[in-house]
Amino acid sequence: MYKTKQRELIMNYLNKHQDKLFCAEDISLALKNQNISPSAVYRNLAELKNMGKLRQTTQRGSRKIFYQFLDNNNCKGHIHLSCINCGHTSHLDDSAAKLITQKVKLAENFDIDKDDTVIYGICNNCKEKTK
Amino acid sequence: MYKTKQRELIMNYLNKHQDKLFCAEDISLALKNQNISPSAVYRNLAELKNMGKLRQTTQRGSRKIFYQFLDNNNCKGHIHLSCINCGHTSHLDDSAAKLITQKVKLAENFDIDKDDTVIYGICNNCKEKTK
DNA sequence: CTAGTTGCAAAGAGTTTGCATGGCG
DNA sequence: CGCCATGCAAACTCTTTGCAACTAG
Repeated sequence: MYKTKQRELIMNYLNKHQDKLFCAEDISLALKNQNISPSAVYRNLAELKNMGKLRQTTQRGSRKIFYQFLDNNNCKGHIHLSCINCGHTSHLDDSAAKLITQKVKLAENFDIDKDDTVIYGICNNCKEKTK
Repeated sequence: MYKTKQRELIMNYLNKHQDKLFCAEDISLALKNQNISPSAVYRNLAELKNMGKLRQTTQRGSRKIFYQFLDNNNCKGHIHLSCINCGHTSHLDDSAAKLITQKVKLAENFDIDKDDTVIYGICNNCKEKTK
């Protein structure tokens, strides 16, 4: 894996947006004055996903593919909370997750897949702002 | 709203698949010998969604738009459980939902949007089958 | 009769891919 | 120099739309 200017710019973007969902277009727009081609963005995202460094997801009402940067903070085994207002995405506290999976199993005999599940709503920050 | 042959076939499909997520292609395939055009399918689905009879959603790893038929059983205000194996989708029991929203609010000060949230995992039925 | 629906084909949005060029090591 | 990555444009997938023909009421 060569170190190219484009790759560095993308990694730089990812490091700055650890806790947000983003799509290919977000990166292209953010880096448009550095002129990166769309294909470079798509190819790098695909590669990072295969390496396990990105989690791929979708967003209601959009046809775009969204990603979340995983970096060192291991997202495996975590339920995610994603704000429908600002896009901020974080791990649900482990003990809360445990309680939820137990409750759903008890109520419906349904085994939650934590990696696939994203809970949508309004985050702490956005609630503060609209006060 | 006229009663056309195509509309009836689609409604018929929906009534038979109350508890599953489906996409436009699923309907086209199911009705391909009745030759319905893709545009009729897309237009009817869009119309039903606007009337509030379909819930629109996405599925991990697919770029297609998925729907769930709401019929009489009102889905508003319900968290959904969707099986990643068979596609079966149901309401989460109210008391479990209440407990979850309370717990997440307490743990993270995050207000769950029940209509947007779909919990993925393995349903009761599929667990029985693999036994 | 006339307004809503359909089918077709073309246009869109978002993503992927083939191929020649160019830059990293 | 060899290989990988890039840029461009074409291809692809899924969905939407314009328009003329059709059909339910």
